Amino acid sequence: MSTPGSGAPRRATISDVAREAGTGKTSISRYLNGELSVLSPQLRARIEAAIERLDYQPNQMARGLKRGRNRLIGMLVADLTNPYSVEVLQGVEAACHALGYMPLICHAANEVDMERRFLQLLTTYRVEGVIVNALGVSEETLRPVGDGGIPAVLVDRSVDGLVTDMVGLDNEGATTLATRHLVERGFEHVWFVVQPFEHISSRRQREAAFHRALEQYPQVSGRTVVLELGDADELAQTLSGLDAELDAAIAAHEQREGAGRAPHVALFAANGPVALALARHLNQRHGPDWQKRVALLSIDDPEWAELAGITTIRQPTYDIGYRAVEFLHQRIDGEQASARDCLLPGVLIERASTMR
Amino acid sequence: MSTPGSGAPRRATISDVAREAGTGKTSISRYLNGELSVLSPQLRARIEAAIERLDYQPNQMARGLKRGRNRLIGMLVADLTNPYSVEVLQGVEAACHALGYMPLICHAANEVDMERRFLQLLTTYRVEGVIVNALGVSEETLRPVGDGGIPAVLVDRSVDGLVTDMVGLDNEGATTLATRHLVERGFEHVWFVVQPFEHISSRRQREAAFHRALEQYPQVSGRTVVLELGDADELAQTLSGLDAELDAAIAAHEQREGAGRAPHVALFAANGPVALALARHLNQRHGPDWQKRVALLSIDDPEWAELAGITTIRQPTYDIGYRAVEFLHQRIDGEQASARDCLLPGVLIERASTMR
DNA sequence: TTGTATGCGTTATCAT
DNA sequence: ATGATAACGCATACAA
Repeated sequence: MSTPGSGAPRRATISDVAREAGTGKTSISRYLNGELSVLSPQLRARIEAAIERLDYQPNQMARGLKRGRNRLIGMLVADLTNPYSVEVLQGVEAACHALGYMPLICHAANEVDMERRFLQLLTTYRVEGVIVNALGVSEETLRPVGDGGIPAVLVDRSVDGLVTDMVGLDNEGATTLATRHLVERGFEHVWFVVQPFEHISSRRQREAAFHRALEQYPQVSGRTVVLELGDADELAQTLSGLDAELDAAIAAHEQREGAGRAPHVALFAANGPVALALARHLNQRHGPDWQKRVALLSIDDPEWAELAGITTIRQPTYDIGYRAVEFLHQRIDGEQASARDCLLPGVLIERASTMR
Repeated sequence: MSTPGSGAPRRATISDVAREAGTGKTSISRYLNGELSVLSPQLRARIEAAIERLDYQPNQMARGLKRGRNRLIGMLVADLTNPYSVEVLQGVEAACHALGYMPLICHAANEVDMERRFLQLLTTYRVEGVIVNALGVSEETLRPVGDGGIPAVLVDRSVDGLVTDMVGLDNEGATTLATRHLVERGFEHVWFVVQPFEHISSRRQREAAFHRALEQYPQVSGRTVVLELGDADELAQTLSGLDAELDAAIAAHEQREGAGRAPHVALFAANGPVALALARHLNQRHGPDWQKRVALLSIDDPEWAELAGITTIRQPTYDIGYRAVEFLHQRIDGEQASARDCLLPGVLIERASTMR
């Protein structure tokens, strides 16, 4: 019976290879770094053989220490539970692959201490840059990063007081697109549902854009509902209240107009997690036919959205991640331009929820 | 206007701190490693001040190089798109935090080359161990790992020819539990739907356990349906075929028994992604009332399951991740026991789908 | 074309 | 109690 243990019998080093090949470490190093033109064919062959025999693999840590850069970049994700984050990650990974970086993925799991801890950790590992999907509670946490610290690119949201590149959704455009869609489909009431703003810029922007967009349509009434997803009790309570108001609105409407065939109020979820919370609640309360009472539209297009048939604004998540790495790469390369914002457009996916 | 650049003005090193504090590097090192008892109070104070002034943070790479261990472990995830993986990850992260490791998360995105590449990368970064949720195409890919290589723990599935610890769901128990549930609820036909087995042990085990469990209930007929999720065309085709057979089964049943109030055939999805594919298809084909035609049960309990009202077997994902790190930690510490399997039980969550 | 020597930032060994 | 000094594994300036 075999016993897997820490049986790692010390990996071969460059010196070992040099000895095995009967040469100096320099030649090995040259071989590793592709300076082939400067090596005689026979030496090169001996080196190759030695590497093969010893199963040698250069130690990246040592390399990084020596050359002063380790090709590591940190990717700090606020919440991997959110499909949005995973999609962005895919773009990040692809770009890292293309540009020769290795991404260190850190997951803050919505905990501020985790965010701080990982940021700290990443700097002690001397990553060359970080991509941060920040909790954004305060710029204090992010001090080691950005201006004067290690290069950073923010994703999805900016942080007050932090001067860095940032790439994310064009919130203004996306929100306007969605709002106009709802108005055109004839909804008379639109309720914008969003998590507590805290310092998360994208939430603020979307909410502001929503009301700005509605100003053009005085016949439609809009309001904001804040939903705290973290606290189950508070969530349930808020949702109950919301439901009651919905009842009232529907009753009033039917009294005036008679029972309509389609809902006249729409819920506009600021992001996927909010939409899921709403859908779960409505489904539980009113059964699978809840969409006959109220329509649901969401920014973010998680996989279940198609199943549920809700209309969404899909974000260019992959591109967001990819661009973020490109920006970071430029900074690492010494680019000195002032902080840039890269806003990418969302696309509307219309589903049964808002079809009349 | 501020310009975030690679303005990182070279971080302070231990020598800088020594000079600033007017002492030798050794004392700084001692301070950093908590050998406080051996430092005079005044020297200690000077060191603290110097560190503060220079904002010094020890370079983990250099430390790792010197001591021969860097507290890094790799976590190779097959598919982050699968909520199962993210949940396992949470457990891994928690355990790493508790045990003082930093997890390097790598995402193979279901690509075998990625898996190989990341494994290679992890070894060159000299991680002390790896947790692998393998694609498992062949043990060849995983050669650098496990027996003789760096310590490894497999998650969810084992790989033929690879001798390592492994932790995952008790597939036998979970599948039996689910099967018995369906039988007790009176279903007469149960179709087990699973992705192509390839080398993924958990899929095989679940399928085998399903048929084994059904042997005890001769009145119920069971069969296996293989669903290739990767190829959209093939998927659509298979699903159409499945749907036609479903029609036939329902028609035959109604002819014998008259139109029933509840479905008499149940689909048993081997995991969450399969369940989602099935639900999407059925929903698209038959509308939100599809559950009146056929019941759906799934191993894995993704968030949308409650929304859709399908019965599931929830895996102890967090524990799986946590235990994996504990195992790895023991191996890293030199534990030599022979390869262990840790099988954790799943729990049945009954929802509308299978209630009569 | 090839090898020697030095140093990256840290810890460990040995003095003092 | 404190401090020189030699490694760790590698890359590079320089010498041969």
